[in-house]
Amino acid sequence: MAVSNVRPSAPAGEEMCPYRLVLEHVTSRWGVLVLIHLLDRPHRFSELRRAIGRVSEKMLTQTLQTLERDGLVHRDAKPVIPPRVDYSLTGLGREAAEQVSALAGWTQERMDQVERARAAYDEAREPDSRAS
Amino acid sequence: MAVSNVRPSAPAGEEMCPYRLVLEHVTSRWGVLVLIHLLDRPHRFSELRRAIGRVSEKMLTQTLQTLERDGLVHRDAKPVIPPRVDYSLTGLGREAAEQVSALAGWTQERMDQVERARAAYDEAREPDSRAS
DNA sequence: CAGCATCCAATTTGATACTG
DNA sequence: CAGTATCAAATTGGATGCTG
Repeated sequence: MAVSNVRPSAPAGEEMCPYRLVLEHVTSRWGVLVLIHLLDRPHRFSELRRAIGRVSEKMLTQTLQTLERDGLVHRDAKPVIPPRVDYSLTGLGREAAEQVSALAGWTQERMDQVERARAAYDEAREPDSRAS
Repeated sequence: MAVSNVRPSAPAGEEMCPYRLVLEHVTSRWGVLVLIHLLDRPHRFSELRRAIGRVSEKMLTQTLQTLERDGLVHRDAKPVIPPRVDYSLTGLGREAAEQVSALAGWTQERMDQVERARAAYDEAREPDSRAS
């Protein structure tokens, strides 16, 4: 039944540059997080789940499958009982993950600038302060 | 009424590292495209709409407002009739846009690798070919 | 433990109509 | 043209229950 998109609203039936699709997989909410965590080290399914926090297993599975299909993530299922599956980055995936990780890092570094901007933005339209 | 999230499912009420939120704005479907196009040059509202293609004006507006609030996009509304509004990147926005753009570029360059990976992935589970 | 399938609620998205 | 408000449709996301 072919898992396909990780992020919403692919207007079903509409065409779209294929690269935008991959970009969306990579930048998808969970895709970003998965890549970042795998950049650190390989993770088992449940490790990833815990590391990311608040991901339904459904979404994590879907994200992993999409990234695997795109050749960014490697899935290593050991035929043991109980099952053990390790996920890691492929060479391609590492390249993507590094960029995504850099972007995430940048975001964290700039957070205070962003918050200042927000404060200014919000204040500018809530003419509710300066009484009298 | 406070415009806030550009990408779905912020489980309403649940807390989340603030930086992840900004990251999501930046990597959101339309956020990515807006940043990339503005990196090229400032655009008017409708120019952006056409440049991106298939964006409802509602989504574009929302995305722009979110990015503006985060201090990434600058909105310059000229008080003329008919209205003319130019959107451009702020210094902060340019930094973000450059990284996003790099990621997009990378994606395009690697598309064939991705497609090969997909082909392999798909073939591996559609034991429907090799008849005999 | 991993992960698939289904049902269902919560959200997002896009069309449309309307204002300045 | 730019932007807002509203409404219906389409998707996501998550909870469950069930395999191996």
